[in-house]
Amino acid sequence: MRIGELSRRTGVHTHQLRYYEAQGLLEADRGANGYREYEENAVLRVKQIRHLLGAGLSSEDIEYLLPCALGEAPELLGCPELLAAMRSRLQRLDDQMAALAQSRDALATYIDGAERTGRESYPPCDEADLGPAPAQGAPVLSLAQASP
DNA sequence: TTTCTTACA
DNA sequence: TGTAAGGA
Repeated sequence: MRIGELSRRTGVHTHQLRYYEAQGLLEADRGANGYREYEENAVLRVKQIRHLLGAGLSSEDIEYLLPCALGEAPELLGCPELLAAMRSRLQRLDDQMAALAQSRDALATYIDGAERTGRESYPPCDEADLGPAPAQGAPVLSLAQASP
């Protein structure tokens, strides 16, 4: 099938499908016209990719573990080494969450204190000095970081 | 019409 | 990720 049909059957935009291919997650043959031709199993493959992305895994991680993926969910069986890598990343995620919670509390305390005094600084501080907010939607986990 | 690549926010 | 240009 071509990319349009795969898009319809998976609910994933063609742009994203090309992106998955560029990331090495999805294979496609090329017809004489240069159009991508997908195998029937690409439908399942795309659904697996969506699920794993939803779990916060990076493209790199997914490329690594897709061969272990079974079914749509997908189940990741028969990969003890993969399981170990994911456990270590889960641990790091917990650590990060703890650190974030600490930062959050400290910040909330500052805000609370500032609001309590009701006074303003002189000269007034520039909001722009705080810099841009961190990008949203960035992968939380990365296998690359897991193996030094 | 559909898909392609490339580029940009 | 989303959107767009310009061709085949």
